[in-house]
Amino acid sequence: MNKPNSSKATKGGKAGPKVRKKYNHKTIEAKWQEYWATKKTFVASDTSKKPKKFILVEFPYPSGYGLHMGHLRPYTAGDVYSKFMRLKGFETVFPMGWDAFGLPAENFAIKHGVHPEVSTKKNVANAKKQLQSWGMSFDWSREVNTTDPDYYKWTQWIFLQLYKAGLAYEATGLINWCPKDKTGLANEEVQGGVCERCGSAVEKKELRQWYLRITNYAEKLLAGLRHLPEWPEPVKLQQENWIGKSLGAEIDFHIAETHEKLKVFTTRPDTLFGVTFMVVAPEHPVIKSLSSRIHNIKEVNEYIDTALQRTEIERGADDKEKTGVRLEGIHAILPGDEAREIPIFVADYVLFGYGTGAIMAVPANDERDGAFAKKYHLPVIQVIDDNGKLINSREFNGEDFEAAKKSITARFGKGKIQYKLRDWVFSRQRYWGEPIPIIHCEQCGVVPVPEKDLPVVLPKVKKYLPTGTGESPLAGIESWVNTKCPKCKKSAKRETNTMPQWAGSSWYWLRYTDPKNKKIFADKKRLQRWTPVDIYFGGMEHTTLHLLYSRFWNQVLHDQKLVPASEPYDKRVPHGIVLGPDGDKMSKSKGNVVDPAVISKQWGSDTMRMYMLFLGPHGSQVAWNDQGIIGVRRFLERVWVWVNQNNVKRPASSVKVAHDVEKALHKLVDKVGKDIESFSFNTTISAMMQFISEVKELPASKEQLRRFLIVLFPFASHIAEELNHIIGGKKSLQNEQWPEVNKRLLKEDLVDFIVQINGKVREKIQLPPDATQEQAESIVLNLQKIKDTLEGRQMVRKIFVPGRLLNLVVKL
RNA sequence: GCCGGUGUGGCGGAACUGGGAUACGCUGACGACUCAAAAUCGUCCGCCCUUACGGGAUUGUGGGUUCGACUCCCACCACCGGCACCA
Repeated sequence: MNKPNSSKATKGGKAGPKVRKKYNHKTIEAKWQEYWATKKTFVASDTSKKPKKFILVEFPYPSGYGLHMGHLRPYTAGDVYSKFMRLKGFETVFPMGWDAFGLPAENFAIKHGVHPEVSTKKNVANAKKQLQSWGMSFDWSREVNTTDPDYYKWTQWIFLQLYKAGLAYEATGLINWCPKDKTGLANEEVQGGVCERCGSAVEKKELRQWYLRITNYAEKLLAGLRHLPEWPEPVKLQQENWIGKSLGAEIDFHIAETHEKLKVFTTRPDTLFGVTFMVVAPEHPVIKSLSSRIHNIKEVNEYIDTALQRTEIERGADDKEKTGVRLEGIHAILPGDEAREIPIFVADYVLFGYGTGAIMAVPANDERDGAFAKKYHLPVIQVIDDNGKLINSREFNGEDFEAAKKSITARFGKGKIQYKLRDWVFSRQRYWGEPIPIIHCEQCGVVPVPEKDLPVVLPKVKKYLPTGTGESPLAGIESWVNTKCPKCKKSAKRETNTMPQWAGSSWYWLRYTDPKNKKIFADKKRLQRWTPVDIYFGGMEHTTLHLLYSRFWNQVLHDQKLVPASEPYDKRVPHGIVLGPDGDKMSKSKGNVVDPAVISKQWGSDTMRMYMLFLGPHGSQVAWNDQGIIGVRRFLERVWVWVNQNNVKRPASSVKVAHDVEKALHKLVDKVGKDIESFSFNTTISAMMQFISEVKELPASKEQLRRFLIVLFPFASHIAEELNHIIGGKKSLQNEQWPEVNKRLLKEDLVDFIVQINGKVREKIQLPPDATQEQAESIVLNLQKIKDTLEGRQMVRKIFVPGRLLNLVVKL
C-alpha cells in the first residue's frame, strides 16, 4: 500500500535546491481549519455592499454513523463554488444546519433508552467536526437545527399560517401506513409500494390525519417550473409528471333505478358512445348509499374487504389480471342514448383517489377496460375509425375525434382539469417530530394554539415506542395532553400527532438569512438581501419530496407576502450518487462502505476532495475506488515541491521562461474559471494537473505562484493556504481576487494545422492561428507527401477551416 | 407499459458550435537514481497488419445526412433512474 507520507517529496526530481519541509497534510489541515474558524474567514456579511450569492446544500440528518461519501460529493461541489464566488467578488453565504428530527434517533432511543435530544446533540457535534475536517467554508454563525425549540417554533408558526389560510385540515381517510415504522406516510414517501425509509410494504389504514392542501397549488407548482430556466429539464419533468395534469371532462351518468348520479372523469369524452359498462372503486360511497338496491351486496362487500386489505404491491403483482363484481340490481343510462343500459361494477383497478373514483369504461379504446371486458364477456363497441373519425356515435358520426372531445363535452358534461397530485398527509404517529400546534376542544372544536404560546415544546416521555394504534406516544402523557382551550378556557386536549420529517426542511433556507430572530421566522430585509437561493446542490432523490414540498411552502409564504421570491431556488444542480468500489450502492450489509473519515486521515482532506471531484462528471454516478486517489496525491506533492523550490530559487532570468509560465497560467485561470461555472469539476482538476506538468521544471515569480495558489484554493484549500504562507502571504487566499485573464495570452503563436485528403488526416503542420487559406495552401501543396498523394488525381474541392485544417477533396 | 438519462482503451474518464478520437488520472512495461527496495524522475503503453517506415479498422449495433460525425437524423440493442391500473 502506498502510504502518502512515506514519500520523500523533498528529494524529488533532478537535483535542485533542497526543499526543507515535506508535505504533511495532518498538521497543515488542522492548522488552517483553526485559522479559518478563529478569523471567521467564511462568515457572510448581512450589510456588505457587494452583490450576493446564496449557495445552498441539503442539510444532513445527523446520524449515529456520521456523514458519508454521499454528503462529501455535493458539499465539496458547493464549497468549491462558494470559495470561487467569494474570489469573484460576491458576498457569498454558504450556510449549514441539521435536519435532526426523524426516526433513527427515535429508534435508537427505543433500543438504548437514550433521549433523542441527547443522541442528536452528540451526533451533531460529531458531524460538525467532520465537516470542519473536510475544510468546508460553511458560515457556522448561521447554523440551524430543526429540533431546536427556537427553530421549530417557526415551523409551527408556518403551520398555523397554513391552517388559517385553509391549507391545513383534518380528515379521516384511508392513508398509507407503514407497519414497521407504525406511522402514516405521505404519497411521496411511498415508492413502488414500499416505505421510502424502511422498505416495508405499505398498507392502507383508516385514520384521522392532518393534511396540507398542496393540491390547491398544483397549477402554481406546475406554472412555476416554467419560470425556472436554470433547473435541469429531467428534474422539472419529474415534478411535472408527479403533479400529473390531464385535461378532460366530467360527465354525469344517471342511475336508472334512482335519482342518483354517478360522476366520472374522462380524458376521452369523444368515446362516450363506446361505453359498455362502468366501474367504481371499492371505496366509492355509491355502494353504501345504494346497498339496499344491490341484490348481491354480500358478495360485493366481501370483494371490497379483500380488495382493501391488499397492499399496493399485491395489487400490482397480478397486474393484468383484473377482478371485480357486478352491482346487481342497478344500472346506469348512457347520456345521449336513453335506451342503453350500462352495467356497473366494483373493481380495484379503479382508484378512489383519482378523478371521481368512478369511470366510464370504453373497452375498445382503453387497454384496461378491454382486459376487464374480455374477462367478464362484456360487449366492445368501436367508435373511432382508422382515420380518427367517429362512428356508431349517432349525430357525432363523421366528426374528428379531437373536435368531438369538445362537442361531446359541451353537450353532456363540462371540461375538467385533473391532477395526480394528492394532498400531503402531514401527521405522523411518532415521538421525535414537531408537535402540531392544535388543541381539540369539545365545545369549540379544532382550535389553533395562539401564536404567543409557541413553541409547543415536545415533552419528555418515558416510552418512545409507537403505540401502533394510530396514536403517537405523546398521547400517553396526560400532563401534556390535557390543557385549556384557548377560546373557552375549558379543559381540552392537545393534538398528539407530530409533523413529518419534511416539515423542518420545507423552509430552512429562509431561516439561514436570519437565524436568531425572535420576532419572526426571518426579517424581510434579510430575506430581500439573500433570497432566492442562487444555486442549490442536491440529490435527484428529493425531486418529488423535499424539493416539491419546499416549493409549496415558499409559494404559500410568498402569497401571504411573507417572502419576496415566488420560487425558492433559482438553479438546481443535481449530482449522481456515489457507489461502492464494486459499483453497487454502498451499504453496511454488502460491506462496501467507504468511510470518508478513513480516507481523509490517510490521504488528507485536500486529496480526498479533489479525488471526489476528479472521479467523474458531477451529474453522473461514480464508483468510489481508492485505486486512483494516489494520482491526486502525487499532483499535490508536485505542487508542494514546485512552489517550495521556487521560493528558494531566484526568480526567472529568462524572459522566455517567464512568458511560458505566464501563458500557461492564463490558460489555467481561464479554463478553471469557466469549468467551475459549468460545474465541470473533473476537468478543472485535469487542467491543474496539466499545468503542473508543464511548469514544474520552470522557475516562477512569487506573484505567479500566488495566482496559481488562488486557483488551487477552492479545491485544496489547506495546502494552498500553507504554500501561500510559505511564500510570504499574510492573509487568507479567500480574501484575494480571482486573477484576470489576458485574452491575448490565450492565443498560441503557432497551432497544429492538419491536412486532410478526403477527410482523412494525412499531414500535420505548424501555422500561425490566423494564417489565410492562400498561405496554408502554399505550404501544404508543396509538401512532398501531399504532392505524391495528389499525383494523377483531380482536385474537386478545398475546404479551409482557419487555424484548424485544410481538407482536399479529390477524385481518382 | 410510460417518461427521462447513459453507452468512448485493461479501468475512471476528455473532446469547443460538426473539424487531429482516446486529454488528465489509474494500472502495466522499460530506464535513471539506489548496495537493494520503496518513493521520486524520465520514456513508452487502445486494436489489427508491419522488424521498422508506414498502413487499416475503430466511440453499443445497423442505416442516413455531410468534404468531414463521439457530436446531427432514423431504426434497433443494452444498462441506469423515475412513475406505474392516474381513466
